[in-house]
Amino acid sequence: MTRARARRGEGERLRDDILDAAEALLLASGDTATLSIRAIASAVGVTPPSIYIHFADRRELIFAVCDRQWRQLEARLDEAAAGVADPLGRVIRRGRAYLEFGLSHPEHYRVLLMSREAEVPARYADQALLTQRLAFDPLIADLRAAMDAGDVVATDPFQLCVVLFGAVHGLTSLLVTKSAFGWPPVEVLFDRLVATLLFGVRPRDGDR
Amino acid sequence: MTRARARRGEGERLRDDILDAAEALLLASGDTATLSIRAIASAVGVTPPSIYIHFADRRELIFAVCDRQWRQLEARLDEAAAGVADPLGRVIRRGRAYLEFGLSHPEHYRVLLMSREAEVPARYADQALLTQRLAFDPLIADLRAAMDAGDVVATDPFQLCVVLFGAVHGLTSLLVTKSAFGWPPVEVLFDRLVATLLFGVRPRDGDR
DNA sequence: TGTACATCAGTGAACGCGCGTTCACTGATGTAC
DNA sequence: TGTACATCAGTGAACGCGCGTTCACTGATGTAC
Repeated sequence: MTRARARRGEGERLRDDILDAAEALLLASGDTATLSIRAIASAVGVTPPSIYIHFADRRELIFAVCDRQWRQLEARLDEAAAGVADPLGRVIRRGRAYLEFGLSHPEHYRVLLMSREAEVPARYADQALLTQRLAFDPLIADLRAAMDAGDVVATDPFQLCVVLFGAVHGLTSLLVTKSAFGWPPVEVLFDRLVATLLFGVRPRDGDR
Repeated sequence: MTRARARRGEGERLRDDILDAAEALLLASGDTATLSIRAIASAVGVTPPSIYIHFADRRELIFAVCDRQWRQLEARLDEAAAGVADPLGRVIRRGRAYLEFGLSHPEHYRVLLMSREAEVPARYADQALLTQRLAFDPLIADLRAAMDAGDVVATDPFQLCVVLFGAVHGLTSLLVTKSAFGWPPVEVLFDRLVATLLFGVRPRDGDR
């Protein structure tokens, strides 16, 4: 595949084409390892050295691909929460959106949340950025609001946020990495997870 | 490093030496990618082709390394549960042991629970084996017992098992993959997770 | 007790591969005069 | 309106690398007679 050379001043177009091709390859193969400079260049219809015009090295390229996905995830989470008045309801909506994103983008999920830190370029490992990407802040704000309203037991909202996020993440990553295992249906699992987190496994007064 | 050639009939010794060396490399580097046939052979003090006397190929070797770890994890979980009479108490003990194993063997954890299925040789992807390794069966038995005793709300024990396991796994894998993030202390997180799973985030009668 | 021989535990050299990256270059395109 | 020239968007060829794996082999060791 060859590609018409960009007009003068339009060199940046190649950058986007590279990202598109890399993303397509990632989704098709389901493996970051297949994202070689050569494979991407060939998919774009360009020679390998041209990649270096736009990206410092391979890692930067891969994470640029992922950055797009992070943004998409953020958007999904916000969409899911939009229009829901109840803070706790928003938290649950976000949880479900998160799970759905993981299941429909397993490879991106893997790169974003399961890749070793050494492979992550410094600027993507930034604490503030990760907080933003994981969407902790709106979660914490909602939890705090729910606590104020008496809908949620008062505790440290950040700690609770991590615990809740972790629970959803755990379910998501189990389903993603061991997808061939005979899990119960996703909706059933999610509903049970929500029920467990809301009410606990210990019987409540009047349960019996 | 060279190694004395094994006596006749003692060829199997090399197999263990290879596994030991591979495990050491894995723990040192923290990266399965560094586990090359050549690196392992050189660590053992032997030439690359000798590896093939004992392992069909690289993948088999890597998973043989991990199989050892699975067994170790199983043993840890059983140890943790041993001597605890209360079924629900055993479940919690297992959860904690699981978290501790993940934190102290992050690379093994990664290979065992976060590696893509395509990389897993068929006989390690076996459903029954995974069930056994994840120690679902004793967990389910304990949950059932706790339900019978009225300590846990009656539901499908397998589904609950997956949800609880997923929650612990999620926390573990977050701490493992994003270890540089400023998480609250592990013990605090684990205790809060247990409290949340036991009692839920919604206030109980008398909470206020 | 001696010796021929099968077997065992490896070795040495080479195969072909795809990779990331660099370097000097080319040819089209827009711009200044 | 014409032309010299700088710039831009790439190219082509090569670098050195480490890898998994195969193949024909070697030399020590135990065993049968």
